[in-house]
Amino acid sequence: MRLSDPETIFKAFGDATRLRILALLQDHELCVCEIEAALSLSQSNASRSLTILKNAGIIQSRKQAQWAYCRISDDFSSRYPELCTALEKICAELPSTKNDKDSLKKIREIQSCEKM
Amino acid sequence: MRLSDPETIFKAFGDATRLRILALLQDHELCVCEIEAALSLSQSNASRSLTILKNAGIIQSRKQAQWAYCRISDDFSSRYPELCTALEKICAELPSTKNDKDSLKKIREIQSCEKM
DNA sequence: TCATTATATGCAAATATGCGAATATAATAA
DNA sequence: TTATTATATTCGCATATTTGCATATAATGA
Repeated sequence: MRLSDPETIFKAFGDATRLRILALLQDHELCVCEIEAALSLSQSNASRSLTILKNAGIIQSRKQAQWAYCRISDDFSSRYPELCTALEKICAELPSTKNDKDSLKKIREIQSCEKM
Repeated sequence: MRLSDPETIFKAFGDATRLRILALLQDHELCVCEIEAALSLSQSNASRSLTILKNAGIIQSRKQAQWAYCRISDDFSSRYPELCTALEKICAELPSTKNDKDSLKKIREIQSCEKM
């Protein structure tokens, strides 16, 4: 998905769920189902939130078998490196991030998508 | 106004009018009426857009006589320096910025608030 | 005092957004 | 093929946001 204008990018950032998703994606490429589980999101909410980030060009996804893996997009980080850095720091400092990362870690210990 | 959380700040950025205002405020402290005139905003739209930026803690204002002067807030730039830098660059690159700054320049040549 | 100017705000209509529930699609496995 | 799993999308509702218009407030100056 083509990188959007700043207004759209900021609008995509302006939501707690989407910021939590971006916080998890700072470290790893992640499968949709891992994000959904780690953040306790409904399936439709997870998918829709990711679609908004994807449409804004902030994340990119690749499909492998039945799984979709998402990560911060190369277009975004190369076009807006300063914003990307700012976002990284902001995400790290979100009150929700510590717990969310712990949840993610547990989920990945028990089961990874590839083994499901 | 107290600096808000990142979600609120990004939400405030997620609007074309507010980004245009921030683009003008990168260079100068400005009077509300200058912003209104330079961007051809309705009075209520200018006032309300500034209120949203103010409530998010992104800008601060001081009242002098009948005029209100706004600028990027110290709280914002010291708490989120990277974001502040990213914003500065993004604002400079907005397609609207060149014209808006020209308009502002003309307005300030003809009349400054202090002389009105 | 009253008139003027700058700014803020209440209200209402239009529009946008967020989210669950249901449904659709796509890939895999049996 | 059918069943299952992962993901995406559509629908509908509740809520939030945007914006103009009208009005209110506040400062100034005559």
